[in-house]
Amino acid sequence: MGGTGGLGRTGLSPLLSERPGAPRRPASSPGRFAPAVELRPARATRRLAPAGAVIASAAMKTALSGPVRVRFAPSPTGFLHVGGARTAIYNDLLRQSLGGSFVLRIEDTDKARSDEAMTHQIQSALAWIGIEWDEGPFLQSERLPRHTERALELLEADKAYRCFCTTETLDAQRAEAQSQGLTFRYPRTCAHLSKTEIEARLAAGTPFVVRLRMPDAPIEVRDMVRGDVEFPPDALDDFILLRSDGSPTYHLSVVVDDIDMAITHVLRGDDHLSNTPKHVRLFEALGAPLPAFGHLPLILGTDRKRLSKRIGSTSVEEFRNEGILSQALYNFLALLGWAPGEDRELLRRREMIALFSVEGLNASAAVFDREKLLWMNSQYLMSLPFAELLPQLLPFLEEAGVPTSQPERLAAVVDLYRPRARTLRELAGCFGPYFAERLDYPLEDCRKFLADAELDARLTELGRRLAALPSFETEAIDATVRGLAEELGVKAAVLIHPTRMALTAATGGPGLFELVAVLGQEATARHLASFQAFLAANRAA
RNA sequence: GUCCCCAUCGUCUAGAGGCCUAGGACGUCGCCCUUUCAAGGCGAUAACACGGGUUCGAAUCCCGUUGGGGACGCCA
Repeated sequence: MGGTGGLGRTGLSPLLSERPGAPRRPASSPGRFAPAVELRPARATRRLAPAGAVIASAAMKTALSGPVRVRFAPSPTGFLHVGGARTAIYNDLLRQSLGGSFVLRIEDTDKARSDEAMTHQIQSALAWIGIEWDEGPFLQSERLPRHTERALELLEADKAYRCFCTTETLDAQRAEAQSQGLTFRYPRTCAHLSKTEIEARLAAGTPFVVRLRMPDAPIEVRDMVRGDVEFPPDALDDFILLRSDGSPTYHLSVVVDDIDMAITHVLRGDDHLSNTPKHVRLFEALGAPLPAFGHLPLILGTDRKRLSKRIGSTSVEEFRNEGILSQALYNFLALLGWAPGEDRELLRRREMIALFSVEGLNASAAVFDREKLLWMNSQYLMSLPFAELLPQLLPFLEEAGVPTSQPERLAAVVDLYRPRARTLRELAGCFGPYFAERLDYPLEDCRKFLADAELDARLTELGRRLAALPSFETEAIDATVRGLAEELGVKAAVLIHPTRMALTAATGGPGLFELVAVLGQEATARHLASFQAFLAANRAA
């Protein structure tokens, strides 16, 4: 089974059967990327060079001497994860602070796990959080012929070789190695087959993969966040470049794309650190200069395990839905593993760009603290200008059925509740009294008012005086309420609390006078009346 | 198991040999402000994982131990 049989040969045989030295077919479309999906960030400045030409030449000569080129390369296998978002943010910060371009590449070569909808989803999440990419999105799946082409070059140059070993053989060897407590390493069975042996097997139609020849020397990786890391040779085996069906593997695709796209800085997740020596060797074999690598520690859940859905939200999408502001999420994620210095915590993207440096990146994993994110969100909720807040608040208002046609009124209510809400969803939930015809009063919280025999008369008198006010301003309302309390010989609070309940159906909330001013004369009278009706109805019962 | 990475308050972090009696922030607790709830102000709580070195001097450098994480595929 596995690895054997005829189907394996379809993809490769025409190309690979050629003799070394035989003239190669011209490149199908090297270094040429067609943006695959049209969705772009709102500000779609198109700085994209007319594809192939610029990028290809940059790759050959000046990959590392020119401007910074970073990339973010997610697999479209799910929603954008906060870990991925944080990687994207650091790439964003790096390229903005140094000047350069951000390339978005979708690594969708695993068709089984990839979902086209997710490609859109990832883009919309990135755009929402405020990351603009300059080039792409490029679909890696569309560049497969190019990857294959580069692998064939390596084969011809004898930097790679054909391996005819079956998966059964390899599985057995792997099991054997592990039982002995060793890292499995391909034993290079096929590394030195003679020309005649190879031709005999090709003639017999034996399926094969293409493997890269790895050096027997250790490989040192210079990492921007870890420093120098050395990998001993026995940890590095001759890994596969082309599968037996001729398709390129991940490592090949990544490196070829990074070369063709002239990527200068590879900032990616920690889980790729152990892949990096392979990539380093591939860059060398392909004659390309090395980009600067940096491996970011991953984000942990409160259980100190890799962040998982069991603990709570993990995708950008979920936080957006909960009412987290994009500015707050960006800020929070950026600070998870990086400190701008001077004990600064609340800072906007512009400020972070000015302060960013890779040296400040932390090497240790960070636990995602939901409480702190909520705190940070509330800070943004309090300080963001209304105009900046509104676009993100709107969907929540609509969901809550709040009419949005009077922006000044919305702004007034927002100001009332800014310091009292932690999320946009909570904030939107505070709009009811200001737009609803009538309110639902919580019976439990109203018991104390039901017991107050004098309340009804007092509210009636208060309502009369408020309705008579020529100017419905905070000070006038203040004077009215306090004045009445004094006349009645009671503390202002005796009037204030039931009135707040009457007008907002809540025991807590903004200062009564401010609240009444925003509510307006008409709604104040209406709510007061319906509260009195509510009291009467429940007293009777 | 093998290889690699990591290690300061519960959490995010500052700290590049003397400035550390270890700083800031979230959280928690208290007080103040106050018509309530928040917000805000003030204060408290709480950490250099352990053991060896190096040094006049170590949170900072080296080694080991322990703990945590990652990688070990014809997945990406």
